[in-house]
Amino acid sequence: MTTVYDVARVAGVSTATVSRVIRGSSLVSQDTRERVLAVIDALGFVPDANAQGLSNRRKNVIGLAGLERGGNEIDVEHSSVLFIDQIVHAAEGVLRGTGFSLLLTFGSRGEEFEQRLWSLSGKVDGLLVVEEVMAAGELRELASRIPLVVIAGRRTETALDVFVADNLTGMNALVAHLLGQHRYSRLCFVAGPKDAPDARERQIAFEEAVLAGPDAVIDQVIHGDFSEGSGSAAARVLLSRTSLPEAAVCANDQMAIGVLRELQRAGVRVPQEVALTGFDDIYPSRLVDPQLTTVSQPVRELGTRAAQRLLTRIAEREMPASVQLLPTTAVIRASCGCGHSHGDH
Amino acid sequence: MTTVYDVARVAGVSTATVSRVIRGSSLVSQDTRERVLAVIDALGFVPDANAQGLSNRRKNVIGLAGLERGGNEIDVEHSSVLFIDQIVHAAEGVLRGTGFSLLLTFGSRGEEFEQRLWSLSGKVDGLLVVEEVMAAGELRELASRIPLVVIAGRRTETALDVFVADNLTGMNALVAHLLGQHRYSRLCFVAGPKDAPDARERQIAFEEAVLAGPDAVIDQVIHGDFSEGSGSAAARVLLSRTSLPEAAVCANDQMAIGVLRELQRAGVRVPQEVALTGFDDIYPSRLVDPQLTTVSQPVRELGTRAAQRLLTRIAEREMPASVQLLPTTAVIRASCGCGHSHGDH
DNA sequence: TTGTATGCGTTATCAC
DNA sequence: GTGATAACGCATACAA
Repeated sequence: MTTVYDVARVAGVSTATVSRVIRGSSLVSQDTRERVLAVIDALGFVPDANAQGLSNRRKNVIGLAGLERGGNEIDVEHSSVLFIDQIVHAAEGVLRGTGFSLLLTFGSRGEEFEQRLWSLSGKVDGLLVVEEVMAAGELRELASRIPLVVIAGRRTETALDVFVADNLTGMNALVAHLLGQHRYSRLCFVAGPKDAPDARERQIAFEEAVLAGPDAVIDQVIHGDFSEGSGSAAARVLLSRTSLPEAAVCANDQMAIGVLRELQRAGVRVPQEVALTGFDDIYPSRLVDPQLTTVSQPVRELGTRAAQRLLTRIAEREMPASVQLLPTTAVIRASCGCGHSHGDH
Repeated sequence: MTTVYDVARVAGVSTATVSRVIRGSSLVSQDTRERVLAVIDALGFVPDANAQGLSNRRKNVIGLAGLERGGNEIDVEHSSVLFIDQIVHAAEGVLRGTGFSLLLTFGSRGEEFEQRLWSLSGKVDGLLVVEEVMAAGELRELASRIPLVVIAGRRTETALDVFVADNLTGMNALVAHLLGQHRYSRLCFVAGPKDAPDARERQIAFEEAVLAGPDAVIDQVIHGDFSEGSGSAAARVLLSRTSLPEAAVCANDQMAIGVLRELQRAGVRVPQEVALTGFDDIYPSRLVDPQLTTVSQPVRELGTRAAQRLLTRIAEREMPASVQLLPTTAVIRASCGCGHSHGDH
């Protein structure tokens, strides 16, 4: 591997000059610059980032750690991939042009993953953490060592920078629509995993919104794990009852799609017999028939804002931490009973 | 930031011993090990990866570079995201546990991106390149500097390791099905961007398969850019003709979905009036109504195999390069005219 | 404008 | 078993 020493020797200058040329310093005469540049090109020299980083005390890398739910490939493809992938693209977009690169790690909660994140902190200047990858205490400890910003974490966090979608606004609007517009009064809720903060918040928001309504009642709460399969399972629970609820509100789109498919398999028409809603507004929610009424989360915005925040925190470590709530919005389509999709021949 | 020196001083040993403990060397007595470990824990010491890498001449990072098509957010979300994201997850899965991390960069072909990749080569031990991010010649030059494996690149490449899906097998099976099973004879093709090798191969495979059929003819070829929007545009071209083709074969699922939605918007029934097929078997292809008949590409397999290959090439630089074709397979669902989807009440 | 010398935090090669 | 000490490749303070 060729180094600055090689370049310096061949170009007949010192390593300091080579370094200056690399960094684009203006304290180099025009023709030595050109000479050095020519040698760099001829030798195919690329500066070693480790050595640069060691000298600069800066790695120009930020890490992104996220959850990878489910063990097998199918699950991975269908569950939380979309959310984290959008975050990845958003973060990469912010970093691009700043000279920083994005280092990825996925895993599932546990000792091993925690270890991995901890040692990852030696490879990066800052960490973007997506969802609750570890206990709040551990996370704060990690954050005391390295700049860290959390995406979709606990909104109750006080010591860390957190960017969260505000489940409340969208869920309120959605329930208001179901109760006000459609006059549904017996609603059921398909909840997410109990250890996911979003799942909890959506459930609470749902329950409060329904209770605040005139005379609506919560028919049943079924717990899933955010996967399409668990949505299907929830639907089977519904189908085994003597009567269906008027509407099934799901804590995310994947489960809603699972519910939809299972109901349709059983010959139950949506939304005629059961209205259905999701949460997240993932791409497929527009493709199912009927199109899914859901709540849109500002996912890319979360990623973008979090990445920007991390960069400024790296530059200015002592900034006070804060929690940023970005509003979600109801997206009314057909599955709640509004209009008709093209599929209703 | 605490260093080995700090740990050594506090623990009353030399930095060499600290290093041995970190690396888990067996040449350390039990109780010094424990003492050092305790200090490491107390001080929250994490070894600096740059310094390690500099000393080891190894970065334990591999880079992944891919194309980010389209400028705006919508496009990014809907076009090629799925493919590259699956590759990312697959590669990360292979790397996990090997001690390597994944460094991501996206961009679109051009001088700037090429520059970025070149300097990226100073940060990693090897490079995973997804699709044709730059001219073949440039890529080979880069590969001469650093271990490099291409995913979904030119199958005609001879100097580089390439992993490609074999578009031929799946397209042949698909066309054979359309001609043999359904007896369609007037087919149209919605092609992808001309600069994408996959797009070219699929088109050629299609044309050859049709010409090889008994008396089928290619009605029209319309060029899109792999986006859903370009599929809609293609459908409008079709709708403006005096008569529709019997079947529209699309070079990918996104475009097929665009075609489908536009046809249905115009009141044309699929597959009754026009049969439709896609390519890739992305998740949404199962959600549209009718479900899309398509060709499945072994995406994760590509990512996994490529990552493994890169690791072995890093260990053994002089291995001869080779092109690996992984077969694609036809996935027969409803949009070609087979059976009926649940939506056909 | 250019060169010299030193530090950056680890690992590894020696001695002890 | 353990400890000095020399790399590793680059950047920069200081000299010239």
